[in-house]
Amino acid sequence: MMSDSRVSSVIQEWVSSFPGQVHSQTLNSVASNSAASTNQMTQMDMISYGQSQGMIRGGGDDRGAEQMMGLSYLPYPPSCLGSAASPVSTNHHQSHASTQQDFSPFLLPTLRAPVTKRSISKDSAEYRLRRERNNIAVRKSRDKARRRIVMTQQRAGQLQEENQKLQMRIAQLTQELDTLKHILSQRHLQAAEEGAAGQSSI
Amino acid sequence: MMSDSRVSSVIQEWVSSFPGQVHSQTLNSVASNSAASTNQMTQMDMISYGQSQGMIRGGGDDRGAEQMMGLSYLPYPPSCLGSAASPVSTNHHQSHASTQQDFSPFLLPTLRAPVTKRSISKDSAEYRLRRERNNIAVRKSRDKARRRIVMTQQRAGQLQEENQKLQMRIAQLTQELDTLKHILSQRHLQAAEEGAAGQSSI
DNA sequence: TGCTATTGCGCAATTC
DNA sequence: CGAATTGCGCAATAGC
Repeated sequence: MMSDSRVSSVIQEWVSSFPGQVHSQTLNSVASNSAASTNQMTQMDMISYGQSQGMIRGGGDDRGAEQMMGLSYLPYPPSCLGSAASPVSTNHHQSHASTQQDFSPFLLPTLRAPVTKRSISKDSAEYRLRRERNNIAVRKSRDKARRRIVMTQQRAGQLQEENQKLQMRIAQLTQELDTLKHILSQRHLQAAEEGAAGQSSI
Repeated sequence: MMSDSRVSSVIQEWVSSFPGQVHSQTLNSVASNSAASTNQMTQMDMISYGQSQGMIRGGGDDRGAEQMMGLSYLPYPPSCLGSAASPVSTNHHQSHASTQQDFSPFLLPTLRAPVTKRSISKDSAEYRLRRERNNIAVRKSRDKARRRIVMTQQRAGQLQEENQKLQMRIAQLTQELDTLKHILSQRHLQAAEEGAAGQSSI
């Protein structure tokens, strides 16, 4: 009884901490990657690639390319699986590639067209404002995720604990039941004997 | 019985997927942040700040400073809490920072001393090799973490399911027990009556 | 339409 | 030394 209320409060929190959940994780990686292959190029064209300092950061820009390939999130894309096949998803890091670069035909359409589409200029105060806001949101979101994980673990732990108690209770009840059944069967025998005795005495 | 074996197999996996676990998450953020404040400076000195293309990426380098402050992982460090205090964690991106920046006294000691401690040259093939390896490790690790989370959720779900079954079993046993008790009490009464009848008839 | 929330990713620091 | 973890910022995008 006590433990019930204790557990339920935590579970309450736990339950409330899963809003949409399912759709993003799994579906995203697939859906958005197939969808991205159509849109991304335009996105790519209109962002960066012709920035003030040109090719700032090795991380961001090329990752766009990776992601576009739709294979980037495989656990061990390139060097881990030996050196066989899969020319895909290995073409990140133009920074390093500045020396030897493979302009895969997939990337070409995005690499040209340095259209002055007014990229959001990474020096722009507005850009920094957005970034900072997003960084805050990211921290918040991750914090939330961490708390969620902890709560799930707690929930699991408590459920396990509760489970053991329930199992013990079941064992107890079963035992009790056996005892009563035994007693009852004794009564039955007793009654039968008495009945028999009574009949024979008549 | 069936469900037991089914559950336990999953739980097996689940259990085995938590190696050290606790120490890293919570303790790290504290321990390493306090520890970092001593070491980080040297680290900072020996990395970047004067790279070939000067300040490539806004992300990596300055973040060192943030982290050093030991406050970066607070959910809402700067702008979120109004505009009061906490000059921390907003001072990344020297590029933009060139305009308005508060060089908090905490940061000064790290900002100076641009000693030429032989940074590992981001163009170095060895650097790229290291990075690529680490990136692979990171993907692997995160994949693992994701799987771990899923398993914890499954474990919790199955435990809950099992819990309900156990509770129902308990209800059933209790019911059964009550029935037997009732029967027994009836027998008792019956026996008592019979006994009384017997005595009175003598 | 614009902003926040999520998510995958790479980087660097640290741990193991 | 090298792999594993972890916090963080970036960019894409889902969601409202």
